[in-house]
Amino acid sequence: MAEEAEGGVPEEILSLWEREQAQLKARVVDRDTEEWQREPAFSGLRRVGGVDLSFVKGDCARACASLVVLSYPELEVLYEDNQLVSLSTPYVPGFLAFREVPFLRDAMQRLRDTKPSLVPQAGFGVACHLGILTDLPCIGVAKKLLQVDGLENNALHRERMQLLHAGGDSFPLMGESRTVLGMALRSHDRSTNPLYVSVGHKVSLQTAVRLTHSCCRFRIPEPVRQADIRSREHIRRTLGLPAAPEPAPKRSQKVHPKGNLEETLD
DNA sequence: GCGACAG
DNA sequence: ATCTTGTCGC
Repeated sequence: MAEEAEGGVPEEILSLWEREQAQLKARVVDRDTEEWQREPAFSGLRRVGGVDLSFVKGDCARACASLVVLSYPELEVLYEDNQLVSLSTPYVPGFLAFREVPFLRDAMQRLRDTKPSLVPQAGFGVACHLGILTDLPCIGVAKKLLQVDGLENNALHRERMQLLHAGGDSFPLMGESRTVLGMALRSHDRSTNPLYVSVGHKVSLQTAVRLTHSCCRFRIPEPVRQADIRSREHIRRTLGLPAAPEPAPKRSQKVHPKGNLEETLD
């Protein structure tokens, strides 16, 4: 039988993925390709997309894949597509896209088929993989540092985090290969934990960071946050479980209604 | 002493 | 990813 090294994935599949990744990497465009990306306030940008998968509690295979499209700069949901899917591939660090991207690509295709006018001009929530497959500008967004190419959440890293004082502050993630793999970004004034913005497709890292910041009402960029919320909600409604947890009317601090746009537009 | 590693 | 309440701070 085939030996299984990573997460129960046969070596044969793993080497297939490695080759596929190398081919995709060669096709990545890591610079700005759209006019609006050069604009100080991204004028011309009207729609941003977000993707996410939420998983069924006791199930390692079933999940809900969600694609949402938000208006920009209002960040209001214009479109959502939630699809219950069955995952065939286990999670392997470094190969996340092979597990999740097929369903997101399908969702994007459904959008192109049914409502082409709502196709987003930029996508959040996955790195370059989906960008290559859809030919759309995409940005990678993670809540935790992917420890690869020598990147480590060590003392030095945490020290640099301390130096991020205001929303929009960032520092580069330099791998051992002397390649900048992404940026740690303080996405909001009231958020200590940085966001990890990785090199995507058809957008420069600098623009990716600026755009991500401008889409953050909270720590997580609104497109991804809405995809996350709506994918979980879809699971709850579909596989009906306990009643909807009514969010107690907590006192809400004075939050800027439209994220960090003020700073961006200043 | 355990386990560290995007989701 | 998911299991989970209250609690601290603005």
